[in-house]
Amino acid sequence: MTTAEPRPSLDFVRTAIEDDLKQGRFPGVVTRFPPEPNGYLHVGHAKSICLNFTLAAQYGGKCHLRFDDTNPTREEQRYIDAIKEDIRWLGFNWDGNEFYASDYFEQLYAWAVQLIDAGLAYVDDLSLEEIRQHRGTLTTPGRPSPHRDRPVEENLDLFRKMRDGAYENGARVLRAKIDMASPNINLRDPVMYRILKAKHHRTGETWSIYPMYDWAHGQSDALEGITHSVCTLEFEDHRPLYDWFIRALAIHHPRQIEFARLNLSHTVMSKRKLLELVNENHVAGWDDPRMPTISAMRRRGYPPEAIRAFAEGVGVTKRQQTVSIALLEHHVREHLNKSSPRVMGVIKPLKVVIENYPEDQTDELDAVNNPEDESAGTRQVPFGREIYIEQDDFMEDPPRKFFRLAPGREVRLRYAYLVTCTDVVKDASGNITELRCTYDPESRGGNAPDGRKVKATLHWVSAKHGLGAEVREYNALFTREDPGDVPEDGDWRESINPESLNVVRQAIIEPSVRGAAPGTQYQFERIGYFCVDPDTTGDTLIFNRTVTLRDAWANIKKREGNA
RNA sequence: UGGCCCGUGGUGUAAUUGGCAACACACCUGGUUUUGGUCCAGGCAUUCCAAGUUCGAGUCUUGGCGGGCCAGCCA
Repeated sequence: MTTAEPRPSLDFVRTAIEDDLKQGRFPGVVTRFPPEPNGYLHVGHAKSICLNFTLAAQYGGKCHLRFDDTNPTREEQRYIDAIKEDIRWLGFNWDGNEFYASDYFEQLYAWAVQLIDAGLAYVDDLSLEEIRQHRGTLTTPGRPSPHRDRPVEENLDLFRKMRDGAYENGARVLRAKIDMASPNINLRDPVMYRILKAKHHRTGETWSIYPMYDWAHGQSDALEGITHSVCTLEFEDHRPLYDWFIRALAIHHPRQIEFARLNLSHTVMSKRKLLELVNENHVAGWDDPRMPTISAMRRRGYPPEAIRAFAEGVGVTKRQQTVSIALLEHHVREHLNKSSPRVMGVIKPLKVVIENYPEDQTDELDAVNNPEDESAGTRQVPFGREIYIEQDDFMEDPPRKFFRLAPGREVRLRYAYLVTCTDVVKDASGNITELRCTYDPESRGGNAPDGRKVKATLHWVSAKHGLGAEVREYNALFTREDPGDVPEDGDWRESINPESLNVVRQAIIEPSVRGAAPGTQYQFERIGYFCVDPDTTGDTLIFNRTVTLRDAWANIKKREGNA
């Protein structure tokens, strides 16, 4: 039956594309992802990558990867390599459609000459400061440069010499001749070329002039036969210029469509700020798991599927959006819940001696590897007289809603036995150093023959068999939801979270994880998802906490605490 | 007395030609549970304001108000 299915609604970009296809404006769909290789990709880019690649796939077209490398002073090969790795890891493939704006420099130059010939561009000798002054302000029109009506021949000659390196940096520029009084500042004779005697990572020293973004981007789109040039909102004002250049050249005319960039709560997304975080050592590098970069998320253990689901989930609109980091974490948990094997690990160990358990005895207990995936099977976990449990799982004087271990109380050790706390051992200053318990030998596996119930099940690790590990617990990088929303003349850095990283060196994990390779993911039962960090060397495993499990008890504590 | 864009729960996204404001996250209740996880059930909005058109407005009109972007030889 093909009855009226509630058709999935189209976002405005897809609506525009389908409209174009229907009208016959374009025969198919070709999109592009155009990063500048001057930094690492972040989740905001992931949204754009997912959009452009899925758009192409959805409409049977293709998506190009094009490096917008028009500013040799900031771009580097290492960024190109990192960007490609990130896109591949996210799960997208540009099928050999890898392009560089720098490949079009010669064509761009020829087109610039064409515009000069047509009287639509001129060489300006004004200094940077003079150009700024002539540009006017947001509310007042600009004034024409004295060189605006230079003869075509002179422009041609000067432009040629600019290319030949006859002038110093900043001495002259090539400008489009449009309208110095336009209310859109981008149309007030925008600069097309500047003199930049710098070594380009691909073209070397063959050029001493480089095209500006506005002059390079649309033309690159046209050369590649892009149909839909999807970019972010801040380029909306540039669209009239994009269209002007294309029309002046009478070349293939892609449609530029602008959507709202992604903002994530409790982090920053601007390349400048991310660079500062790295350079000022607020984080350990671009792939520090606290960063919102793709490489950081990979290292932290976020599955690419989760990032893609998130990117699709936030939607495509024109309103400015700040998505809660909680939504990203939701997708991460959703994926990891199904894919991660369970294991027991104690982050902050508290020693427990089971007094009625034989000294040298060891039990091997059956444990389920993943309750969400039966095919994951089971494993054996060793148990002994001395074990560790989580410090947070014991309270000497528990509040009402705490139903874990406490003096005189019985709880279950997961997959093992029911134990009852009989004594609390403290050091000279009153800190709890050890718990004494008794176990019920009849409860092997976790159930008592008499059917009595306990309110809590705790994870644990055998003291004799457990593996020492370092655990890196990550929290939000910023305490403020929008770090950019700084009061007065404050510094955005002031809300950097001093507790964004907490390193625990004395964690103890069950022996089954021995030898796990970097990147291996686990769920530490009742705590969260963790993955082996590449810093791991030799015997000591280093784990990154990818994300915690949802924690109802934490919410209760927070509420009661505030009450 | 510049131009362009945008206003739907705490957050993000929906709502056929105007026709009962839907979904997800978060939060709250309760149920199941050998993870306080997962899962299941339920709760949580007079659509920025005002006036108008209409039997009927989140959708249309007008006027306000609020937010974002733009004055790089950055992208």
